[in-house]
Amino acid sequence: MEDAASPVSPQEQIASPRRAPSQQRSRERVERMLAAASALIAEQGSDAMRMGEVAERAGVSIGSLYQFFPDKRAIIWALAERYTAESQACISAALAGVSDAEGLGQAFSELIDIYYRLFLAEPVMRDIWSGTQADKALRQLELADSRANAEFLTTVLKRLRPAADPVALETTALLVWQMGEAAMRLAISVERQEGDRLVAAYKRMALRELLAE
Amino acid sequence: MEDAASPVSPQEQIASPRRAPSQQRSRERVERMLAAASALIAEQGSDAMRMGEVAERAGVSIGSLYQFFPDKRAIIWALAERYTAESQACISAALAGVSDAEGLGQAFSELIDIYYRLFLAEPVMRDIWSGTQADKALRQLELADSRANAEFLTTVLKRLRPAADPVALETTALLVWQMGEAAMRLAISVERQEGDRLVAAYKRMALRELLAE
DNA sequence: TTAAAATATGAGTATTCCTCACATTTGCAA
DNA sequence: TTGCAAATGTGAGGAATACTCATATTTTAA
Repeated sequence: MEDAASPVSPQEQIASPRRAPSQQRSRERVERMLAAASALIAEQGSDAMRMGEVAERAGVSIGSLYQFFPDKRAIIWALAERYTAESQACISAALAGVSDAEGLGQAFSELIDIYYRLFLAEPVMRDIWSGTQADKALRQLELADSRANAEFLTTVLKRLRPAADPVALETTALLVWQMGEAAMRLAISVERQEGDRLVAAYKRMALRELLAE
Repeated sequence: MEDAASPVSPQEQIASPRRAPSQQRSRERVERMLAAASALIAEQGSDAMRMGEVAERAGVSIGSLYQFFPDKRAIIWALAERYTAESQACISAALAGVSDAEGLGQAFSELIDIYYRLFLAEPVMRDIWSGTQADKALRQLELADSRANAEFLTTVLKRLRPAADPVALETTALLVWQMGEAAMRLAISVERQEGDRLVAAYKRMALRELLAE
């Protein structure tokens, strides 16, 4: 029986630390918790990650874990947030200096290569983004991340094609970015050789779309 | 239907009925279980679907549920399998008669429209494919489905562009299809208007790729 | 020095998936 | 029809695991 007048906000709340660590000691422990979670996800996947195991490996009690993370998703979310912050900085830097079509082609191609290697090499990121869809907060984070990344692209596109419809450029950028992530998810789930072909084909398609018209 | 005929991988965890219903009575009950599961997924999502609730709504005991489905994923898998079978038949029919570029453009465009409407209208399918990534068996089913659908496209492409590299055509078809699903997932998670723009942009991109060269 | 705030603990609670020993129904051969 | 094995039905209970909370310890700051 659900309470119609529950105090919970209408939206799905974003998981945030139940209590921000303010002392040096607790900050270090939170780092250990995140490191332990990351390692366990790399080994077994986030679904198989057990809270008790995270606590044990971090050398803290289960209660301490819940002191700083309201629930299991919050730990995963915290890791995801770090990755998005890192990658956004990387993408922003790669696209910042682009001033012509050739430059965009070059920068975009390198960016995809970097991302692909990251997907192949980083099991934690792979797992988190794979499971993304099942979790509303993560889905929102991913969408926000996609929008942010697409915006870097949009900025470049508007510079290169000032006559084009801005809304159309935004749509294109978001779509191209989202498709890139889909292409890479597909690529890492098949044989390496086929994956490479898929990423190459995606690059060609995306560049044709970004540079054409 | 769930016999060795399906492209079952040599791996573990393909969920198959623990016991195939052989009597009319049990077949009807299994239908009720699937209907109940479908309704609950539509209402709350597959994650929130409780096995006890499925049994209750189907008017059977929890034991009966497990008589025919080895675990929770198996029910979701069974529903997913039905949807893929349906949609594959639909796609196959839509692309079967295509014999020229214009026909492909027409058929593909209509296909995307149908799929988009389906994604918008069918919460069960949406939920299942959203959560797909977290479940290996489902992920494999989705990949197999994508490959099957892409094969219909490949067949057409090979007919239209006999001089092209067959492997490249296969790659293109798989990529285009996978991107389409990504585009639609994105489209249904944003405002309707933006979603429509995204689907339209995808169509344009995909057709450019399919017909060009 | 000391009291309040922050942090740490882990046994216990709640929830949910799933099992299993036993009851009932159905198909079918005698 | 009758008998019986196979198929099907049942739900209390086992097992796993996310999460809580009363209590203990450490740190901060006056």
